[in-house]
Amino acid sequence: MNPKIDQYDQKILQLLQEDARMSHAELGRQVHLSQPAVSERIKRLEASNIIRGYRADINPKALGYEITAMIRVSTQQGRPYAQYVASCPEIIDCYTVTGEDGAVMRVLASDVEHLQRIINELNAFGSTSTAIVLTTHVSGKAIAVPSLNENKD
Amino acid sequence: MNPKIDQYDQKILQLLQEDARMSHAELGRQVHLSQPAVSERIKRLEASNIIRGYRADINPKALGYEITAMIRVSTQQGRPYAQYVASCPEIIDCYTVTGEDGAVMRVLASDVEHLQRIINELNAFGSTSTAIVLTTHVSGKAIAVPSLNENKD
DNA sequence: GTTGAAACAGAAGTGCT
DNA sequence: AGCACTTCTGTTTCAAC
Repeated sequence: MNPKIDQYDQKILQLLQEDARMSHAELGRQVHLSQPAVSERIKRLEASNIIRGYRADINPKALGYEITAMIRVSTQQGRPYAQYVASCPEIIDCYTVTGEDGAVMRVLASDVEHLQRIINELNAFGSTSTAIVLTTHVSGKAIAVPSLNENKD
Repeated sequence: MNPKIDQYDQKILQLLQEDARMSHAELGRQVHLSQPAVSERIKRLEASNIIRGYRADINPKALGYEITAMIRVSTQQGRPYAQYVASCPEIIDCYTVTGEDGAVMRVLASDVEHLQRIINELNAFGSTSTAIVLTTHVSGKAIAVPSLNENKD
C-alpha cells in the first residue's frame, strides 16, 4: 500500500509509539542509522501523515476518573450529536458504526452520579446502552505495518 | 482528588496531549513559567504516574488499514482471550465490560477478508457481534482535569 | 517560585560519498 | 539513499536570589 515504508521506518514507528520523546540520535542507535537519516525519515513520515502527531498518555484514574464506560447510542435521525460529542470533555472516543447502535462512545466519569449526568444528556440523541469497563486489557496498542506483517513468509 | 494539580499542571497536561514533543522551554512560554519550573512539574507528573508516557499518533489508513471495526464478544467462561488479544496486532483496544457482552474490542483490518479472519479467530472465545466504523468523530480526546472543570463556578 | 551560567544532549543544516 | 561535521537549540544541574 505504501511502498516507501521499509523496515527502518517500521522500527522507527514502533519505537515512537512506545516513547514519542525518544531523541532522533537514540532512535538512530536502535535502528542502526545516523541521526540525520532518522530525522529525514521522521520528517517524511510526518509529511505523508503517517505520523499524525505526538500525544502524552495521561492516566485517567490518577486525575480522578474512577469510571470508564462504553455507551452505545441508537441515534435517531436529525439529532446532531457530533457537536455535543466534540464539546463534552468526558467523551474521549466516539465512532459512528453500522448496525442498530448508531454510535459507540468511550466515556470517563468521576463517579456514578457523574456518569448518570452524561447518560442523561446523551439520551437526548437516542436510547443509550451503558457498559461499565471492568478491565482495560489494551488501550491504544501500537499499530504495526500490515504489509510487513503479512509478507514475512 | 489530587490536590497538587493546579492550573499550571492542567495547562501543561493539555499542551502535552496536543504535542508531546513540545520542548519544556516552549511549554514555559505558553504557561508563563520558567523552563526549569516546567521541567520540575513534568518530572513530578511522570513520577506520580499522571503522565504514563508519550506515544506517536499513527494514522491507520495511511498504513493500509482500510477498515476499523468494533467487535463485541460474548465471552464464555474458561476461555482466556486476554492472551490472544495481547498477541493479536490488529486488536488495538480491548475492554472487559459489564453486561451480556463480556468484551469490547477495536480492531484494524486491511480489507474485509482480513476482518473476517480476525472474527473467525475471536469466535473461539464466544459469539461475536461486529460493527464497522463509518466515522471516527473523536479518538483519544485530550483528558481534562475533572476537579478544575467542575469548580469553575 | 525566579534568573543566569556551565556542561551536556539533541535537532537541523551543509557538504560529501 | 547514507554519513560526518558544524551550529543552534534545548535540557539539566547548579548557584544565588
